[in-house]
Amino acid sequence: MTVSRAFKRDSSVSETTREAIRRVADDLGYVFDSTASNLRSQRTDFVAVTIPSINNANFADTVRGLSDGLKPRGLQILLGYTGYDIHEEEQLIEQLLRRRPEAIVVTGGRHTARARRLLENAGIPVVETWDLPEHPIGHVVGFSNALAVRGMVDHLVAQGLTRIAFIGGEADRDTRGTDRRAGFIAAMQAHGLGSGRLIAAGSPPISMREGAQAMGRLLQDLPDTQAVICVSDLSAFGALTECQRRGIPVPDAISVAGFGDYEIAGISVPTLTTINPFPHDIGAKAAALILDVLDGRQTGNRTIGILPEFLRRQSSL
Amino acid sequence: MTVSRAFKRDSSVSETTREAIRRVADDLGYVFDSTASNLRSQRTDFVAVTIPSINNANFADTVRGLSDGLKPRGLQILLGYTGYDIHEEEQLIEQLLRRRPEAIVVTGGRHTARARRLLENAGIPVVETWDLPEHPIGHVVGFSNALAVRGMVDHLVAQGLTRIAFIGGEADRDTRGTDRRAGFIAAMQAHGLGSGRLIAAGSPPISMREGAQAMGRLLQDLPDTQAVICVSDLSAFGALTECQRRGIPVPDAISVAGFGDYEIAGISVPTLTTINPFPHDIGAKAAALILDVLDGRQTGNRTIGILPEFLRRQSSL
DNA sequence: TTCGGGTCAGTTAACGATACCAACGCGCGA
DNA sequence: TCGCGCGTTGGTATCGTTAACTGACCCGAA
Repeated sequence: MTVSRAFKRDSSVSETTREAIRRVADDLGYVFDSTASNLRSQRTDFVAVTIPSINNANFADTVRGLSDGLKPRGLQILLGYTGYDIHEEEQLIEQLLRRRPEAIVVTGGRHTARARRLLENAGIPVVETWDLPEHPIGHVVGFSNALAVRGMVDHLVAQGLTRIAFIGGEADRDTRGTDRRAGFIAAMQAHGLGSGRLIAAGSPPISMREGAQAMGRLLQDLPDTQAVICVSDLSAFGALTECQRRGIPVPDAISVAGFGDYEIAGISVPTLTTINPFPHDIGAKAAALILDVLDGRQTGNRTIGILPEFLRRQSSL
Repeated sequence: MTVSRAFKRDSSVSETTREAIRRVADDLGYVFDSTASNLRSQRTDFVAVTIPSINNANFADTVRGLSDGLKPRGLQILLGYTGYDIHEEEQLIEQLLRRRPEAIVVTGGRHTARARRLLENAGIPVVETWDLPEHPIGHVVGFSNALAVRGMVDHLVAQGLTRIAFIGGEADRDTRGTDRRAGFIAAMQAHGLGSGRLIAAGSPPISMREGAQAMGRLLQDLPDTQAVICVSDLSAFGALTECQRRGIPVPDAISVAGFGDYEIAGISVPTLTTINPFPHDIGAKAAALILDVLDGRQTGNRTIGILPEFLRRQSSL
């Protein structure tokens, strides 16, 4: 018991005893065994997090926000990625819940029925992020992808542009991408511009290269296009380079816009018009929310809205 | 006992019993508790992984390679990041070892003495990656950063360039960056070109923006520079954009090269000369190695060398 | 002197799986 | 009929911590 206490911070062990124990432990090469502690205390100090892809700077920022917020409390992130697939997500969520995390953060608001049930019955705080689900499972820290893109369309239309295209994924797997496309179509229709020009760039996530290829097809098939909105800054940058390769001036001949405010959007030549959804903030706020719930400062479920910032840059009129 | 067996794959439980148990478990909302299983069986199915930053496509690729290789065996990655700091790494390693992983993969070959001791005494396979340590702790999957950069210098010199600069981090925190700079200096000296022009771009990791700023300083202070090697493709792209903003043609006025073969290097205009260290392969090979050790197919310690590929692209002569 | 209160150390029984062993029913060959 | 092997099921102890409690000791105040 004294040894156990010696390894905790607050506990009542005399400094001499504690020091002696430390020394012996060090000699023996003893390393504290969390697995036993987890079982007995019913606390793992894990927070489970699912993201679509580890290879995405936006989600990485959210994870950093989470991690930085949770680490001071000794909470460790248990990360998994779904590959933009809700069936993968279901498997992953089950795997993660077996580890008995103190809370779980998922990306997006669309899940399989079973995943939803698992989350509802987990008995831990659940936070959905990067989205504003109609029927949240628990807490939410997110924004409306559709609304954000609508703002972008409004801006372009206000500049007198009417022949506007959208480059995005072809499948419905990436729900945020799908929402952005839906927001694009709705906005175009609201302006009486039909449903716009939709270019499918492959299955999500859309890479720079796929963005470039899609831009190539767009310039070929619909050369009178005045502006193109891409599902992310990465595809937007790809699209921009395709224009450069073809000698088409941006934004004079065509405006290009992205989504996410990746670093490249602020430094490419020209810089890219985009939308900043504050990925790090999403993570930081989710972390703060989780701590509030675990400490009993927050009882009901909360939805925290993030207001994405529209960034008008050189790549658009 | 029968319930326990019913949740394993291979075990001998009749199909009827198993089905009945599944149904009852589902009704009760029972979710298997790994923490208890971990304690009793002394197996966690965790593989601990430390990377300098989660926000880096190269390391993310390595993690994907690891994850994809380990998942089929039911091994889950327990990821932590060090912020390019070996003292952070020490803390992290201790935290991770408390979770009793089956193996641990660390990035780099420089560690604090205590971290080294912890790894040596952990009694699990240890894999150092992204480096070729002189005195490996256990297994290694890596390459020589210095040698790779030397190849780059050799190429530029062969093109008749002599006034060559290196843009990198100022501190010694990022050991890979430091190795690359050391390789640059050694190569320059081997060619009788002094120690080259060293530009410090800030503390690692060097961003696109810092690369651009460093390039600005370089063009200001040493305008006759003929080529610049950057510590990564991100800083190289930043440097390239700075040239574009100033109307300096690349590669006609100055050659630009990076490191890492990030996606942007293959699609920017011009495309970036770089070195591909096959980050995904590093992860995949480390995963295969770990499985070999855990299954007893591999007994001693192994060092697997990765041969980085030099990619000559448009940004250099 | 006694007693309350504080600090520190020790005892016991869990946490929820599983390793290991025992036992059961059944079919089959001796 | 007996015994053996096989497929299946059940019993018991245990993994390494810690919650909860008890006990020993010291100190100062009543």
